[in-house]
Amino acid sequence: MSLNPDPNPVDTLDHPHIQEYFAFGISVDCVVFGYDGIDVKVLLIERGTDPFKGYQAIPGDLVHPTEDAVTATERVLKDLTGLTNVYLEQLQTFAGVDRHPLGRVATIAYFSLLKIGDYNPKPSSWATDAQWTPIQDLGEMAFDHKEIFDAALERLQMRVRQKPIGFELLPAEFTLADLQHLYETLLNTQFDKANFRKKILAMDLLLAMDKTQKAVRHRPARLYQFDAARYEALSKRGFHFEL
Amino acid sequence: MSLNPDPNPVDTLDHPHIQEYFAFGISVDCVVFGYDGIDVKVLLIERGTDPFKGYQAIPGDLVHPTEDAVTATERVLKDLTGLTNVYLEQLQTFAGVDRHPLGRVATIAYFSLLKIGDYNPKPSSWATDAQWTPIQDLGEMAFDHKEIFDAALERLQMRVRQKPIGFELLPAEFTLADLQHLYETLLNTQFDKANFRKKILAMDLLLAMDKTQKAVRHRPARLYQFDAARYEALSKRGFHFEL
DNA sequence: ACAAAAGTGTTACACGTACACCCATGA
DNA sequence: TCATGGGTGTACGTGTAACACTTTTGT
Repeated sequence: MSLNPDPNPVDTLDHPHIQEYFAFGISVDCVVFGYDGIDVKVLLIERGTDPFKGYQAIPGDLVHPTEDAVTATERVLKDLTGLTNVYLEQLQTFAGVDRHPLGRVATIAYFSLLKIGDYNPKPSSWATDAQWTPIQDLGEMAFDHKEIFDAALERLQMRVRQKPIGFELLPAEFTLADLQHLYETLLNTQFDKANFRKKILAMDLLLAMDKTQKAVRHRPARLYQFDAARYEALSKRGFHFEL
Repeated sequence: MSLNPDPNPVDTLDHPHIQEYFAFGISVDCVVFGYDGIDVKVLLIERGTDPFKGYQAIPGDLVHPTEDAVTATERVLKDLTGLTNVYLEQLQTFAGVDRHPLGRVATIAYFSLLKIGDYNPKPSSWATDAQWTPIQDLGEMAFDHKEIFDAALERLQMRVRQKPIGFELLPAEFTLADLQHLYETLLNTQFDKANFRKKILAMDLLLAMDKTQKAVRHRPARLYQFDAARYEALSKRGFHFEL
């Protein structure tokens, strides 16, 4: 930030009404995505109090006075899901004047991806109101949360094409068909099976396990893991993931 | 934003220390890019007061209590450059605890692109300290502004490949060689002349003028304009610009 | 006539797409 | 042995990269 050095020297705090400039609240909101093998889902809270009582809301909280924004988001995620090491990316900040009826609050929106099976909310906290909601059938959302969600989904669809973050939504071991179905669901497209496999395997990012599916009534598929270390190494040599 | 409905019902403003949560300052900073035909440049302020007196800083200001963040950024740009209709994109928010020595200030960073020839700063304002600086030779920067600049440049390099925003940096009429040189400078690469032309022209986004360069000591090149309306139309039909 | 940069055509090759086919398992 | 999805090979067309060539101006 750079404050006007001359006509409005607010950076030396001798502006006449300087205290009026330090009356903002800052919140973080986090759009949490998951995938259960069928649908892409978001974790939403049903609001229990007015304003917007009964509406769906993106989980979030006010940032504490001496707390980092990322720290605040991780705190919200921990309380909500019990998880600490999840993919987290800053999305966009919404700073409209009238976005919150109770005061001037700017919100820094994040989105995160997690393996839905790891989700294990704290009992008896506000997080118990959280619901995994398929992204096709969202209800009415509080505040400007629909706008935030739309931005998050668009960003996810873009990001998933250029970074190998789809794996964050899958269990540690998965089949290529799982992966393909995830991408098809996320991007609303269809891929040719053979070509999808060739493309993914050619990237050399997957570790083939010596295991296969069990108890399926067809030929069992091989299981794979995402090789994060390999991706790091390839990235340094100029490799770029692309769907 | 969604405030804890249960243990910390801050959204009803009955949290014990609620006023401590509304003590943030919010600023906007705008990384302004230009191109003079040779170098890509940024518009930077030399700070006249401590802290960081004499350091280079990204122009910005505190957001007024009843002002939108975008409005604040447009105000800064207007004061700085005299321009009102410039390309503007939100970049990222920097909300670290100790980023400003004089208080808790979160900054929403933007970047903008403008035709350097249109730049016409207000005389006798803080903007007269602004300098176009080639991006290769930046000095030491105030606060966390180097970090902000790096993020802006990275975003610009990414964005310019997937949206036709390079034209924002060129005069209304330009040659294909101008365009190619801009991209080469911006992305630190070289393109094959023939292939670059074919690719750009095949997109059908340029309007060929019936004019050519004057007073060059070689064959004069044809001038083109970017056809924004055509781009809109093509976008709706699923067209995606790609370098 | 020459230098310098505009502007074009040709070819080789890599890559994506489409599609046909075989394989392994449970019922 | 049949249904079901796993898994693979090939052939074709499109797009990209490399490069040689022609054109038009000023000096």
